[in-house]
Amino acid sequence: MNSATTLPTPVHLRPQGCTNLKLRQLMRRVAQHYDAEVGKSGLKGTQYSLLSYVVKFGPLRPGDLAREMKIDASTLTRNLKPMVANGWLELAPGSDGRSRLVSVTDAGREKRTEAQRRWRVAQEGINQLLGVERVLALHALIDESLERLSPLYGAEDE
Amino acid sequence: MNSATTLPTPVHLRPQGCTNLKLRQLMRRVAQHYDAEVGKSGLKGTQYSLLSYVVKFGPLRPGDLAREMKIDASTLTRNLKPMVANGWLELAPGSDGRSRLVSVTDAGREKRTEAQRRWRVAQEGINQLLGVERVLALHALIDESLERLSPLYGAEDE
DNA sequence: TCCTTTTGATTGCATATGCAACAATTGTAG
DNA sequence: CTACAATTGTTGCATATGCAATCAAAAGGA
Repeated sequence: MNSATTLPTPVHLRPQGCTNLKLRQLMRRVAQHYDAEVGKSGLKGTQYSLLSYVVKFGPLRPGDLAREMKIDASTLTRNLKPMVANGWLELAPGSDGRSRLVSVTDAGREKRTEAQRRWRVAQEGINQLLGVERVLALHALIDESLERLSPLYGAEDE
Repeated sequence: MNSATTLPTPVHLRPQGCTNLKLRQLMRRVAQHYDAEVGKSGLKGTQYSLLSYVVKFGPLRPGDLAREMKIDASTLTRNLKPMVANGWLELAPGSDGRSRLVSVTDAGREKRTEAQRRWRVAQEGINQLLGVERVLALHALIDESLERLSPLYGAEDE
């Protein structure tokens, strides 16, 4: 019989280190890798993602885009600025008096195609460096984790 | 015989989606989770990490700290500011005329202890939400990935 | 219709992030 | 000893990030 009513978690089942820290560190390194390649097109990795979302889902409202991208609406508002300033995205008045519509311009579509080539190189570089199986496992794990965390922050369905 | 000299990669071995994007999305969600809890102590998750590093390795030079944390030296310079302003860290002149020494103050040590309790809650929350096995697998994957990416950016040894 | 609530987006504030350029210092070859 | 190189931090610049507060417009209810 144990002195406690609950057994202590076995050591091998207790995660060491901080998930937050580890994720940040890896994210930074990975971002650097992508930026080095995608940057040649004049886009940051984050901007390439944003552009891709609009190409894929646009035209759509900022709020919906933010939810899709899993970023705060206020973050999106700001991230749109350089994209609009560079003529890659457009912000038009929406059907509603309050809402707007984000859409990609022709220049944006072109830029995206160019950047996509760079992205592919970067992605293949990652596949090479980490090994395809590892990348696949990582993606799967991230997807599963996102599913389990998303409901907490207003992402009702998708 | 094939028309090409190299066989195309089988579909099931070709990672779908962007590792960079996925990592960023998960990182943001996870950061929110930690910030919600650790924030109660007045520290951001990132600041808690920084403080922890100095407690563990300090006093040490900014450059060494940055390398250890895998962040850019210039980022560290700025991240130190609020920590010093709040009296949790100190920046003293180093042995060398150019270098400095980062060390934790008594208040910093206290704050760290307090924040550590919050951190533990947050980490256990993650373990619960994702499942311990998943967290363990994620940590392992991240560690392996960092090892394979780190040599590229001047992290000679550790 | 008037009042209240809800919705959609932006702004203020603070921090995080990295590259390139710079400044200050130290080390070194001649 | 001196001109040049390497080391160590910091600033300029641009972007990324989210929370709380705010503003504007639409929707709902009495």
